[in-house]
Amino acid sequence: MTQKKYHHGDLRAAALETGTELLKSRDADDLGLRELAREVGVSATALYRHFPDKDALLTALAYQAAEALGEFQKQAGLRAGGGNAGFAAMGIAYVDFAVENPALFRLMFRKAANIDVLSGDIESVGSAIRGLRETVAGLTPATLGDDKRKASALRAWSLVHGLACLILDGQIEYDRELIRSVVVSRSVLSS
Amino acid sequence: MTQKKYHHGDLRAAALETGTELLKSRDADDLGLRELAREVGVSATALYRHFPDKDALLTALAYQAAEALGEFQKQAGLRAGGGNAGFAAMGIAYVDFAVENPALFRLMFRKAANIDVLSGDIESVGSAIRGLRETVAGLTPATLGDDKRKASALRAWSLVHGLACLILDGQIEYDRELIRSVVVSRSVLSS
DNA sequence: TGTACATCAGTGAACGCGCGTTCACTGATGTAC
DNA sequence: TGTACATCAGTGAACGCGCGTTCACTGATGTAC
Repeated sequence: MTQKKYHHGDLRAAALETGTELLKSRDADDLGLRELAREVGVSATALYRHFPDKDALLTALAYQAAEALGEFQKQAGLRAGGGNAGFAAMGIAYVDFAVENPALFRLMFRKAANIDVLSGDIESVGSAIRGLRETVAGLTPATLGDDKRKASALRAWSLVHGLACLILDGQIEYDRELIRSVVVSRSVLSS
Repeated sequence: MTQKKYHHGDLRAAALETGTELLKSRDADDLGLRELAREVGVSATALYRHFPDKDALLTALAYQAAEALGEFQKQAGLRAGGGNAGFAAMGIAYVDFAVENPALFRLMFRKAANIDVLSGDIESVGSAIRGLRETVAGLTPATLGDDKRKASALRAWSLVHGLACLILDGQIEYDRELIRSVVVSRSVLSS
């Protein structure tokens, strides 16, 4: 990666941008605060003007990723025109996002507890992580009892999350058609 | 954790045992080779008589965990008496194992590539990771086409894997009944 | 039975490393009068 | 317009840390004759 020339501007934004970029090629565990600063073109200590510590920086990255995932899913759902097709598209988008941003996807869930603490309101992070949950719940047949709806929603989320994780860990190959056939099935909505 | 008194015996086995124990309370990333040696009661360098490097040690731990998961699942399946009930029991066992051994479960999949390389034969590690896959495939209705059977098997695996990961990341609470209701459903076997 | 030798699982000191974080600082920018 | 002062985003040096790994070594055990 080429050295960034940070001159004058929003260092916080630059750090998050560079961090996101670095996480395309390495796991979050292997990302150092000093390394990030070096890459941004700034002293390591400068980052402490914008983040209390490394953990806060990583959490901010995770937060940003969560929002991106939420937006990505939403767009996919809209593009597919809502309904069952939109629902399936959102599931596939979930997997696609994970495949394209493995380190961010993992980091997101590793820091999920922090994020929830940071953002009090429902709109912010929930939009990503809780988005699927709620969308799924909404699409679940209202004729079912509460327990069954809950199980149904959870099943859908687990399904795409499991697919994503297994692909990231190299357990299964990324095969868009296979994923589609797994996600698109009445079983997801049936009880 | 109390300091182990390693006197004379199989240091390799002692290291793996202690490592497994340490991983009950910390993630694999936070487990140092020196720390493990300290805990076993041996010099750090002694471990190099038994493992070429730290990665090999971790891979050995993962390998052992994979075997344990395989055995755990098998027992659960047998106890439930095979068939659909046994199938469900194996799924639940998969989640239970993950919940009880979070760090080992994660490590297993992080090192899965290494393991596959190490063990050429199908029986060893495949017994754990591929076990579910094959069992599921076996239980899948033979009347379906190959593609549908594949998707069905993958769906079952993704389901329990997703459940496990979401619970480990604190996204959903561990609720045995909820898990049962998610895992036990015709949808898993239907297309 | 005794001696010479090889083997090998262990030791402790030392290496270089990059890390997160703290510290006192500088120098540009804005503001009050 | 000019001067005095506060603010604050940045700097570079330094801290202590635990790490993985290498090295030359010791000392017990087993084996050959």
